[in-house]
Amino acid sequence: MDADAASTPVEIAEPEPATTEARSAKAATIYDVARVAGVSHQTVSRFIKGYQGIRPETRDRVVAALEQLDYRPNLTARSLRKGRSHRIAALTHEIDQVGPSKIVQGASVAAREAGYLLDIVTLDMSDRLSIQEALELVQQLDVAGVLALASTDEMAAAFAAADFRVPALIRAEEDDAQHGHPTELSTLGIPALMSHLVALGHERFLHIAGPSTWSAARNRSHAYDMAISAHGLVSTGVVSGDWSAKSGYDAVAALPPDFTATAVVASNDQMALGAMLALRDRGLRVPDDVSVTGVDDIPEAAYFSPPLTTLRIDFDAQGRSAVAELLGGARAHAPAIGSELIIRASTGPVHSAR
Amino acid sequence: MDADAASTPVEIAEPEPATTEARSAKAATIYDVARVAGVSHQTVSRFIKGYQGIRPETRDRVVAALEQLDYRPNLTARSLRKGRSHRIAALTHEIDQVGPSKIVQGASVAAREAGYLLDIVTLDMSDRLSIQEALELVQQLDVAGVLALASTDEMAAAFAAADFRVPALIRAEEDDAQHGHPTELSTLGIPALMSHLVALGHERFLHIAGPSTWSAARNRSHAYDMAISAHGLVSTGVVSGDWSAKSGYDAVAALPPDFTATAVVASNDQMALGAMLALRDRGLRVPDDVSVTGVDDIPEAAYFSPPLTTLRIDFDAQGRSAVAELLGGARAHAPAIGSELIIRASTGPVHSAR
DNA sequence: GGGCTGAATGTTGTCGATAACAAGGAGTCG
DNA sequence: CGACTCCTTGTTATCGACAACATTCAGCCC
Repeated sequence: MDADAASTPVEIAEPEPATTEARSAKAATIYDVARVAGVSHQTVSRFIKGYQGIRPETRDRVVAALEQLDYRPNLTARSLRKGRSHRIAALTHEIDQVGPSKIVQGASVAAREAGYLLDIVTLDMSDRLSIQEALELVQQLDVAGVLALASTDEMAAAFAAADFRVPALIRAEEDDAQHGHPTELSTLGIPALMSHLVALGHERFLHIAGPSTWSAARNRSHAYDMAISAHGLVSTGVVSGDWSAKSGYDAVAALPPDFTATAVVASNDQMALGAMLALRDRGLRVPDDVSVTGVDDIPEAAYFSPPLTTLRIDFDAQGRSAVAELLGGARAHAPAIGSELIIRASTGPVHSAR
Repeated sequence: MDADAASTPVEIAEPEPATTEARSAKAATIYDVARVAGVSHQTVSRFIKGYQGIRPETRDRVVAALEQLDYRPNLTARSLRKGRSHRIAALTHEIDQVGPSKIVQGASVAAREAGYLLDIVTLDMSDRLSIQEALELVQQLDVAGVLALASTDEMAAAFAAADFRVPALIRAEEDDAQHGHPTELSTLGIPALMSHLVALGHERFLHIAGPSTWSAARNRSHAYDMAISAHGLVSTGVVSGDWSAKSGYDAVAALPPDFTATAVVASNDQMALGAMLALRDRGLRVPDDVSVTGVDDIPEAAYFSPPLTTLRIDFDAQGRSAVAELLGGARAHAPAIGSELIIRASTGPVHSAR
């Protein structure tokens, strides 16, 4: 009956969003389906849940009605009644970097496989206010969980202070420095990376670190320090960048003219890229005069000039495991996701002193 | 009364998700608040909506109760009642590329400003099955709108076939080829890019296109063709890549030894990067022997060796405008978002014939 | 054949919020 | 001083689904 109204050709009063031939009517509910099928709404509900004890004849009527009305369950109503939602809030750093965005992607896929959707909230992970706003928002969202896909001190503090009523997980590797042994994935590979450089004859190093408020940056730097002392090497300096290629460039450009490092170890590929260009601009060749390494192995790294030696991080797996841990309560500390040393042309043997 | 049951200290049977000191209790509802304040739930609701006609004394009690219980509205219930949700589904291509991820970021911010959240669904935009699944999922989600943040033929087809009950927008520039004049942002800059190369004396070009099922790729290629004929130039070939650096490398590596192009115009920065490395591997110098250009201006482009001449695309604005258009019904065709020619060292004057 | 059992289906209540309507109380006026 | 406002607050219905309980009806037993 009501359906008739919808099928009469009325002219659209409100401007039809020209974007797409949207809605054909309002969505059908189980009550609509029940009416069409001549059964009670509960029978429909039972069918949808997969309940077996429905007489074939009844079932057929329901199926037909379902089909006819193109019924789609209303997840909002279901969530309300069931008291659990199908969304996970993912707080992520502004994703102009490959790492974070791949993590998001992995998390998104894993979430979907588990029947959840990812609500993305991008923010500046080092801006306290921005974090505060985001958490405020997230808390009214009745999400099934909250995931912080990167860890800064500010974020960790905000998480600790927040009173989540749902599981919350910050993908924060604990600080290695506090625990004495590496827990973080990327860290695990740094020793291998350093050994590779040592094997090439390098003894004097420069480290371009990430922002010190990022736990990942701290861990990598810590691993660098450990390797330096373990091999009895010389660290000619540690400069902090902000993960960007520009900061890598600036770090090297600011070095004194007579710096003596023969290997530059950057905490990510972008900074390594910037460093390589700065070296070149200073008239130094990579790897003949100076070797450079990164971390992440972004897809472009293999095509830098020269191709970059780096540690491959499986971001996708990180995103997936974060979701799994959050949902599964799989508190078993994040399954160690290995990193892999990828040797390319940006590292080479030490030549005679410059 | 029932509340008493909840307040008795029972031991938790189910394992407490160790991930975080989660929930302090179940969230308070307006009924809880009303009980504490000694008013009806409707009064609480009124206060929350900002209704003014509440006696100051009553108001104070409500405020106190709200505070005490740390009340947060349940958006799910609100959505159910109001019949509209606060989420937008964003379908995006696997975001290992900078462009898409920045678009997502812009969209996310814009959505949040408008009181919405972005539900991210990542998928392979050229995999029909994957698209189908995603749309299926999205349709039960009762989102306020559906946004496709990239446009492929497959996606466009799926969108056309889908029977959305909510506004849906595919960030699909129409094909310029069909409309005769450029509608897409990036396209607008290609003429400028080509003119720049022409001014440097280039006459023989190679184009590395994106996948032909992507409308953006087609538009850029079309603009390239137009420029070629407009200036009376020679296109020595058009090769299709898949947006990746690898495909750019392969495209150039596969050229015959005697190719004569002096300028390579790639449809994005990654492919340009790959092309530059391949040229170098063939013993050619950039830009002395061959000039190379990209499109996008990813943050790394300025630090390639050599820094890349490219078209800067404002992805952030694209994401924002997509959301605005979707929500506002602002059908006014996407506000032209300009692109800007960024000239760097990867382009230079043509030297004497090789 | 009355009463029992169990299978199939229907009725009513609930989740947490908003909306519509109802009602109690103070102030005004004839 | 009773009727009539208006202002404030309370009561009931509703969104769409799921859950608990209630009912109908057929088959079976003694």
